[in-house]
Amino acid sequence: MDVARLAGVSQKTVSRVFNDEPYVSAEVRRRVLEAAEELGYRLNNAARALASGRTRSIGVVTLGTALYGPASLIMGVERAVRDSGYTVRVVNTVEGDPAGVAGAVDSLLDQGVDGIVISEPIDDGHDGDLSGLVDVPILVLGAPPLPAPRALAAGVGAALMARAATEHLLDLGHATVHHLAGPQRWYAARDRLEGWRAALAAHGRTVPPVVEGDWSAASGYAAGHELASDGDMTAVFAANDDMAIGLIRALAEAGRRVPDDVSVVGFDDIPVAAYVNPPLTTMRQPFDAVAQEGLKRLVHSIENPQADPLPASDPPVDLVVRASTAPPPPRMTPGRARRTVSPPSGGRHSPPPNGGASTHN
Amino acid sequence: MDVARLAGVSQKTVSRVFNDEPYVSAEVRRRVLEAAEELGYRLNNAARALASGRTRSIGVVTLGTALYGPASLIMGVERAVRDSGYTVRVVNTVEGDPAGVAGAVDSLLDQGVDGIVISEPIDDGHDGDLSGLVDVPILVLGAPPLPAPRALAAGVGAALMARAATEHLLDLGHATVHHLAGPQRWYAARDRLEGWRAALAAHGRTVPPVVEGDWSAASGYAAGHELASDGDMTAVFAANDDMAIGLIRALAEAGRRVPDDVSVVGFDDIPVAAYVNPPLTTMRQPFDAVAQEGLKRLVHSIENPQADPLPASDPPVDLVVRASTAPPPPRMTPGRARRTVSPPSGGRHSPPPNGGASTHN
DNA sequence: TTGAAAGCGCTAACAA
DNA sequence: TTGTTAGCGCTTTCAA
Repeated sequence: MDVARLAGVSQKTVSRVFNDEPYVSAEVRRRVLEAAEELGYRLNNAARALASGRTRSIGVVTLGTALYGPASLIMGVERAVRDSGYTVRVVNTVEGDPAGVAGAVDSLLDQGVDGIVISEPIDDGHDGDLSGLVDVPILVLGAPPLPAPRALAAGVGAALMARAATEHLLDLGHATVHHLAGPQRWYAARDRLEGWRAALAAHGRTVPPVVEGDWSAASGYAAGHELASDGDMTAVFAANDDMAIGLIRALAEAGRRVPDDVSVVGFDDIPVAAYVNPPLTTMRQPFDAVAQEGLKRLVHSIENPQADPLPASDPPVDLVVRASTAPPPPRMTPGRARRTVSPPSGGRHSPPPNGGASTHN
Repeated sequence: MDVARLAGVSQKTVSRVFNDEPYVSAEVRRRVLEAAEELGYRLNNAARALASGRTRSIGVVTLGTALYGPASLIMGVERAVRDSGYTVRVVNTVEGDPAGVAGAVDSLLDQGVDGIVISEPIDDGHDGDLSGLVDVPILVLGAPPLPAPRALAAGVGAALMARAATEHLLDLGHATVHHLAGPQRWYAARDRLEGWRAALAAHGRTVPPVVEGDWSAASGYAAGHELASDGDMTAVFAANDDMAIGLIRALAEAGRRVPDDVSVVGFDDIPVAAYVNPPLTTMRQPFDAVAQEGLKRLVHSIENPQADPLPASDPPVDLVVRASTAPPPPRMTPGRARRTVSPPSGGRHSPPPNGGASTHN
């Protein structure tokens, strides 16, 4: 190694300097650094990985989507990985891909990652056979741990958040709350459904039939037309903001005003949520907190193979109340009020002055 | 190597099999594959990289944001990289990070990538000194090529798209078009501004003062309140959809209806664009096409170091016309019509029946 | 069509 | 506090 020669030391000493190992005199360190600088030297990662058996990289498996939730989580994960001194390797899966998550994990293993993060997975029946292959720690975000020997999970508190969202509507006085669910292949969608159901059960309310969307505003729009025909419906908890926005549009077309006739709660707090019409009440997801906490536990497992994994903690609940929720309208007659064809009523150009106002809870 | 022993061949032959090199008899190939299977063998990437000097990986530098545009581009890039047989290493930069792009590139170089993709960069004055360091091909998406020896650029057609968006409004009969620009540190924002200006110039229209936002709906909302005071304004081209949505909300609060009083065009075609109120006319960005084409050229440069780089091509223009644009309102009096305090007029519950209808151009 | 030898640039283990 | 000796598991080069 040229740097060693130029600095007049052994190769191993150079290695020590670059790894911040102890037992290097300040003088020698200086000489080595100087020589390295002069030669434009940089550590060769491949050689390092080969000799040490560790790549200092963490693989990330994500569903290839620009959906706000998954994308935000991934940003958080990348930052957290880098803060831990690791590098990131990414593999996207495509929904419907037969190889799916298992294939992605396999390719990451090929690349020799020291640990794996799986984000926002869907349960398509293709995973589950990872038990034998995976010998590195593996963290699953927003789902139960995979059946692998060194599995961890984080961010499974979605049910709690969904429950809080539902209870916000019940607290406003709504008799019950409808649910516009996400695709049930997604763990996150199932968690939210479950939290909603739990809230209704805890308060002894009737459980209306569930309408399922696919996360998109388009599916929320379709669901909205379906739900609008139910004259008794006064409140909807949508499993994400995009669907809530589509839903609100369909309700408006059907002559049901939000929040006057129907209250709507979303989930995620996407950036435009405060600016749509009306501004959306929604559950804010603590993406960064989940990513950071999960990563801390993953890195701990990587670096302390023997020790017990660190315990998980529940993410905080953070409801942002805006203008899409209100008390239910007064009931007009004991029977079903026929308001499906209610004509457009009055002017509507003075929405509540709350562009970005938000209240936490 | 155990596989070699078990198959009764040399190490080199195993290598040949796994690299699909010629000159291996079918019989030998079969034996090797069989032995590998039995031993659960997988190629060690670190060793491979060390011996060959190539990592078969491409580094991606992105601004750490969940904005729809950048996030979509990155998904496209990941897919394109993988389709080319490379793996992906990601580094996010943080806006305001002093190290910035140069630091990210450096860290990627440390990791030994064979090529680099930089996406959606902002011009913060920190890059530019990469010329000496970077010896691998480097592709910049949505910006001029970096001053590096093997630099490429792709997706710089934003000005053309902005021009088309502006001309759509002029074609509808608007006297001129205002522009709600993105932050001018972003190349993309500057391109769009330039395209807008070019369209106005080509048609001999007056160029109104530019209002600058930061891509967020919040900034669009603020800009909307500012623009609403100009009674002559009848059309706005917003540099992205989020800002357009905030803008429309502010206009509504100021009593200016969209599209009756003011037409608005956005940029990106984010998923909710068809479902906000009113559905947004917007320029759709061909993220996948840009990513794929750019990557093809990058890989070509990696694998043919001597050859001339492949030429770039302009992305297609794809305007999605929805309900936020219409001809300007008839002018009421020769002077300035005092309509800033115009009261809410009539019912509004029957938006045009165009939930997702779109027209290409 | 196959194999032997050498070494990529580092770190582990031990010695001095 | 520093150095020596071996490899890590592949690919390269050359020879058979």
